[in-house]
Amino acid sequence: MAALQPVRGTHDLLPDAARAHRAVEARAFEVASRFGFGEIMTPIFEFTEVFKRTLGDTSDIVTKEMYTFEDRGGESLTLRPEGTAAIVRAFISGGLAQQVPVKAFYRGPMFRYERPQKGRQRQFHQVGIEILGVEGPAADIEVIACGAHILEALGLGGTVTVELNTLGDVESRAAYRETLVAYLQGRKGELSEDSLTRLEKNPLRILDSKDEGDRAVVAEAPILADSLNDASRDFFARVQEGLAALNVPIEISPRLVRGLDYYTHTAFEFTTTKLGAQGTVLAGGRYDGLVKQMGGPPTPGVGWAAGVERLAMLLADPPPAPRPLAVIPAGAEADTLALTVTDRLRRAGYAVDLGYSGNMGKRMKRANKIAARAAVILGPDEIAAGAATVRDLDSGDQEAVPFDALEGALDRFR
RNA sequence: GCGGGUAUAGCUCAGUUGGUUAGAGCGCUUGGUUGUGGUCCAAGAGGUCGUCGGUUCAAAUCCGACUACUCGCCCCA
Repeated sequence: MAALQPVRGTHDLLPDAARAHRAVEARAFEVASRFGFGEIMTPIFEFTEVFKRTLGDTSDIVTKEMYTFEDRGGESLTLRPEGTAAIVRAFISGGLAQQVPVKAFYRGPMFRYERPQKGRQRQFHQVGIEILGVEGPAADIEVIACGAHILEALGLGGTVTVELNTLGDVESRAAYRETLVAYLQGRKGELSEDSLTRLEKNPLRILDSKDEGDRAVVAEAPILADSLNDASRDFFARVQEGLAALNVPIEISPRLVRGLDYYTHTAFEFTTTKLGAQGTVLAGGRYDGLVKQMGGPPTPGVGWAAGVERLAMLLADPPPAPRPLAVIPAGAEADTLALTVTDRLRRAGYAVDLGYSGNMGKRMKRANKIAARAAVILGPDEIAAGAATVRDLDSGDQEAVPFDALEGALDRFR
């Protein structure tokens, strides 16, 4: 067991797991398509600068979690740690500013050098959506509603809570930050070590702290809502009204803040209690300054990303493998016939298994093991009669079906 | 990056105070059944006890380091 292991924090997806994984992606894309999102596929690596500029120099992702390397030309490249930066880069490189609003869906692997835990890997997969170029709250509403639909489609409707907050526009956020820092400076002595670092790097994060001492300090801290200007307050109210009209149940969570620097206004998180410390299953927000910050035309944006592995773990009933037909030759004379019958049925759209060896008993066992719906038995008797014996493997009933009528007669086993 | 726990067959797990050839269930292979699967019965294959080192007459068992997994922190999907 020791010798040949996958790289730490990476995992193989064997057929059952792969099917669950693909099911999550497929459901997500299907629902997003109904909302009008089109898929954008970007490379899994970018110039390191792309992530440094978008995520902010102080974020943990940039300072300690990126897989960064030099290629042979001496360029610094980085395996993408998240999806938004690449989508925004593609938006700028591809001149999509001419076509706003742009509604993008993406999926695929992301890479972060972290200590693995349940629901946290070094290579993991996300699906995500972004709307670029819409200033009003209609986009926030649509994006959150889409996330809720997807989780519903996955059968997770009842198990996930939607937490919502606003960070306000740039002005409000800056004002609050100042008020908060002033307050926290006064009670510095009571803060945890982690929070003292946060005070320098990302003071809003302290609101989110799990440390008991921090929580006591935070409980008496000034509230962000009080620092909102009228425009921000109005924006937030309209987001809430829209979601209420759509019956998306939300919890206002005044201490919800997002880690990455580029967020403004709406912030949200879909969480479950079933995954331990990694309960966030889908999260995002609005990032009005990002496109401009990356060198594109000023363009507002809003979106989210969801963790495919986390969602797959929650799937109540993982998708079953498809049930095939089993073609079973009895005796060597039937081999060629079995081959051609199998081929015909496959061309007609059936999933068909034709074993490679073994007598009839063994082949029946295999048919049973792969959960075949029916066995199509071909032997000397069948060849003589010009009709296959078709056995329903659930009921055990058998009937004779003329060779040339097989395609139509097997429809109920499809 | 920090702190705790765990590591025995493909999987889930037993294994006494250190003692001879390390077990069970499931799964797998074969046979009972050379034209009929599931159930049942029987037999069989499969283990350098995570790796390396130490203590001991003797280590799966005690000690150390490493590796992986896992829980929490940080951070985040």
